[in-house]
Amino acid sequence: MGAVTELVWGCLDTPVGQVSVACTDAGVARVAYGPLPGAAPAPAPIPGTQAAVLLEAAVTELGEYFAGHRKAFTIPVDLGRAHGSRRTVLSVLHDSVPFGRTITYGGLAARAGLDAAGPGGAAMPPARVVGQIMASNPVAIIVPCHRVVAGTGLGGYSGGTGTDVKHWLLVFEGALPATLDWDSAALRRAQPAGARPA
DNA sequence: TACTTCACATTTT
DNA sequence: AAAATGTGAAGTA
Repeated sequence: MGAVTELVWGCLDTPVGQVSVACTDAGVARVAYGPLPGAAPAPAPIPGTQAAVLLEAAVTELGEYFAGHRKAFTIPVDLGRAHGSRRTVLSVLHDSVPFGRTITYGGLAARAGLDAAGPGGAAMPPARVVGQIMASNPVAIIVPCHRVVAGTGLGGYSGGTGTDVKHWLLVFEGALPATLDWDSAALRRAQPAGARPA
C-alpha cells in the first residue's frame, strides 16, 4: 500500500469504546475500533475538502447510530482498494443486511455469488472467504460485518474485545435476546433462540 | 448425538 | 512466496 489518497482520521466515543474513522474525498475508507490503528497524526485536515466533510458526516451518523437514532448510514464508502470478491461481498452486505437483521456467512456468500460450487457435489466453503473478508473489513459498523453470524452459534468477531462488541451490537439492534447473565464462555455456545435467519 | 477432520479463496506479513 | 483466517459440511466414534 504505497501512498494512498489523503486520509483524514477522526475519533468517536461509543458505548463499546472509542472508534476511529478514516475518510477520503470519495467516502469512508476505514472504520476501526480503538484509538488509532497505526500512526495517523491527522494534522488538521484542510477544512473544506470533501474528505473533511465526509469525516464529519460519518462521525455524526455513527454517533446517531450508537444513540439509537439512526438505523441506516447514508454516507458513501470508499472501497477503492477492494479487490474482486472483497468489494462484492462488502457491497452486497451493505445493501442486503439492514438494521436489526442478521445473515449467515454462507448466506452472504451465496448472495454475493460466491457459491460457485463445482458440479460434483463439491461442498465448497465460500463462507471462509466471507469470514476472511469480514475479519479484515475495512469499514466496520457502516458495513455491518457485525450482523454476519455463523450458521451455528454466534460466530466470531475481530472487534475491540472480540465477540463482546459483536454481541453488544446485536443486542443493541434487537437481533439477539438480551440475556441477563452472560459469560465469555457462554458466548461461545450461546444459541440465539429465535434469532436464526432463514 | 457429539466431536474431529477436510476443503478452498483471498488477504496480509 | 508462504501462512493464517470471525466457517461449513461430512464422516466417524
